[in-house]
Amino acid sequence: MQSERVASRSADPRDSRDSRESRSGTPQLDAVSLGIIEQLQEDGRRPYAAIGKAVGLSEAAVRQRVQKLLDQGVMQIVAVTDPLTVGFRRQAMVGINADGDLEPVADALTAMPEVEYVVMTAGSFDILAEIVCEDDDHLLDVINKRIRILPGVRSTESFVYLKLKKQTYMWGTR
Amino acid sequence: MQSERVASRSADPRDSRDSRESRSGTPQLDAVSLGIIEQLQEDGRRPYAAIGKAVGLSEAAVRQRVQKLLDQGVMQIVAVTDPLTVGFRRQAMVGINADGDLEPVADALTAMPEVEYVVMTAGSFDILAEIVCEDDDHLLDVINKRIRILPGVRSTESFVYLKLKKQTYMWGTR
DNA sequence: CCCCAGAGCTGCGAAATCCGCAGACTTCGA
DNA sequence: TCGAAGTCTGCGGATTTCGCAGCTCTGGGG
Repeated sequence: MQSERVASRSADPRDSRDSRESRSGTPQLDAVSLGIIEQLQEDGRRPYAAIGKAVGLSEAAVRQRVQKLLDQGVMQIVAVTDPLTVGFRRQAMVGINADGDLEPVADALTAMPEVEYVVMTAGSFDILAEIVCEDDDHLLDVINKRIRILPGVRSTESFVYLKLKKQTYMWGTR
Repeated sequence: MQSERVASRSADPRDSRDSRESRSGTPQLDAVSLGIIEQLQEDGRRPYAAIGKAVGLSEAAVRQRVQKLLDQGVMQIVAVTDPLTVGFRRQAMVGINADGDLEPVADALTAMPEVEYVVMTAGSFDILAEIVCEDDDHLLDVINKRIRILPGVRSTESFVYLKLKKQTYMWGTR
């Protein structure tokens, strides 16, 4: 990868090659793949031909790229909902502090179905985890009986959701 | 094949009517619609016929239900990615405390493109906001020049993301 | 009690989309 | 220089989507 030069001009597919790997192992995306992702962020069911027209590629090429992005795990095409409308009445963000290696704690959280989101952070919490539950009892149970007893966990602080104001999936679309 | 009568026991569409409204104005979902959502949470591009086979409905009926769910805003079908792989290198959760009515603050946050997620909470923060930025400068700018100057905002605390461990969209699928 | 309007489902052709594949081009390294 | 790998395009055939007409059930008026 001697010539870095991501997008020398704009949308010529030949200019912007895909599939180089950064040192973290995550694939480097070119402008065209980014464009495809943007299209699918607006509408996950948009036909390949329409996407192709938007990014300047044939239908088949778009299809191949999308399949590759899905296989690589770069993106996923899914239905998302407001949990409240599908019967989950209690949500909370939980800040966690722990001793020693955080990875096992994070992994344990990741394994819990009620945990929707796990991120390791810098700041006064080591880990933030978002929890989706059916009711208060369920939430209490998860926090007290499943999270606080994890080895290494020193303390937790909960932020119960009162109102979800915004939830977007428009990364790269601005 | 007129005597299809797929599953007379549990999944008969007539048993579980849709479109009742709870007092909050959010539509009440029945078991069949929930099933459709689950199918689309596994694969947002799954064909209507396959979904129909899974939930016991014709292709056309699934199509109508999906369209209605989208129109009502109950769900959206979109591509989701890890922001890090699409060029946003800095993310943070910001806890905010404010005086007086929180709605205007939340609305102002909602209007910012860098803000991905806004939720009003109970606990030691009034509002949690997730921010997606391209780099540290950008992040600093958003927090200091755009958030902290909002009228009413008393203090903020930032949690810079080090590693995203989990991110699912499987509500209702467990 | 009858009738009508509304909601939802089914079935069915026509149109559009998806899919697999072969051929061509480019890059990269032996 | 040649071959392997990676992509793109174009093209039929298989699938899927789409729009519509018809049917059933429900819930009011009159």
